[in-house]
Amino acid sequence: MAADTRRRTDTRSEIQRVALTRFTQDGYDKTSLREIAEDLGVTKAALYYHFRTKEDILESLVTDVGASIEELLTWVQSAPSTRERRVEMLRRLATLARGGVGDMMRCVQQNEVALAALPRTVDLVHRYKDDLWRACMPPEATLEDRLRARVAIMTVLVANRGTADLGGTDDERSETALRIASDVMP
Amino acid sequence: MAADTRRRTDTRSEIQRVALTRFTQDGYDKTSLREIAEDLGVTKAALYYHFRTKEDILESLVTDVGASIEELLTWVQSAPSTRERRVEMLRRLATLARGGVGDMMRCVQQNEVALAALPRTVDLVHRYKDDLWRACMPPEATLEDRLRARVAIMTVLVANRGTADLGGTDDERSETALRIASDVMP
DNA sequence: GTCTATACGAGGATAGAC
DNA sequence: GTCTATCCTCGTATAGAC
Repeated sequence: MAADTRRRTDTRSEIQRVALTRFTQDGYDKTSLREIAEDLGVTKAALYYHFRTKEDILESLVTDVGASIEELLTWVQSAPSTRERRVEMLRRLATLARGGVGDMMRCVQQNEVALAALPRTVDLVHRYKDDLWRACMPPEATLEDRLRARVAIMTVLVANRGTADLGGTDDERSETALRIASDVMP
Repeated sequence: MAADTRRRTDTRSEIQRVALTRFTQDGYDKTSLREIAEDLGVTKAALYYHFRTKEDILESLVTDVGASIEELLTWVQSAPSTRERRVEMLRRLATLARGGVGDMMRCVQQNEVALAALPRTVDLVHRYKDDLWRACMPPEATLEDRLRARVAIMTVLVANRGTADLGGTDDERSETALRIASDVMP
């Protein structure tokens, strides 16, 4: 329990932790590397040992979210899309948003514009927002069906961010949003 | 019709025009003043004659949108809120989004995060997104009613941006979104 | 009244010493 | 694995030409 050989330099994950908070709170562009470095008690250049660019820090967060979405996507595509399965997809998405990757999802949503400028992650973000409804909508679906699917997904996600002023607990808002989304989903 | 005394130095509105395009396309933070200046064939410093800061350029765009929303808000508050009036509000909002201020609304939505950092405009943006539903929802409305109102407004606005991949013409998408939004609105 | 020239501090980024 | 020194571009600001 005394001094051990355990390296305490998980600097990389420390950087991710601080960046996640800052990026979500102040936005990606308004967060400077100097701030992140000072929060950790290191210099700017130290960050550049662990990440090639500032964008890479954001990208590393997106990748983690992408993995979860990827799982969900695989499940969606594992069987023909029925209304029951589409509603179940919304439920699983809501669970993700409230779980461990919820913070990262908030960060990604908050910094959508910044993400669009990152060539490597732009595909992931598309998966994250587009492929979900694309996977559950047949090509011959009407425009209204497609728009409804998108609004439904958006409803679940928006409950995860920026609706605290509506009152109720996080869980209440999440449940309510899920109910509305299921109602909208074709 | 020949040469007249009309000053062709509407540089101020030219700056706004170019900035509107750039801010919407590349995002506020990724757009540099040098780019805007070069597009217009002037120097950076010239921009500073017409606008005190870069933020002021964005703010000038927001203010124009704010005026339109303000009108709509006044109408909403001019009579007790019935469902018919709430649906009519959505219709008017959709009309705004397709009309002359549509481009500015897209720009404002795109740069929501950047806007949040501008002290003077943060109130306007809140009006723009929050006060609309607040004005049409009685305080004793249920959480679901309030969330539904917000989703309805969001649906109309989102049709104005980033749904081109769903197919159909702009008008078709706008009409369809309005139908869905009316359906969701309590 | 409108713009150019020029400079300053802060930001992201790189090279290389330790 | 961490830091110093350095570079370029950015937003900002001012002095002064026309």
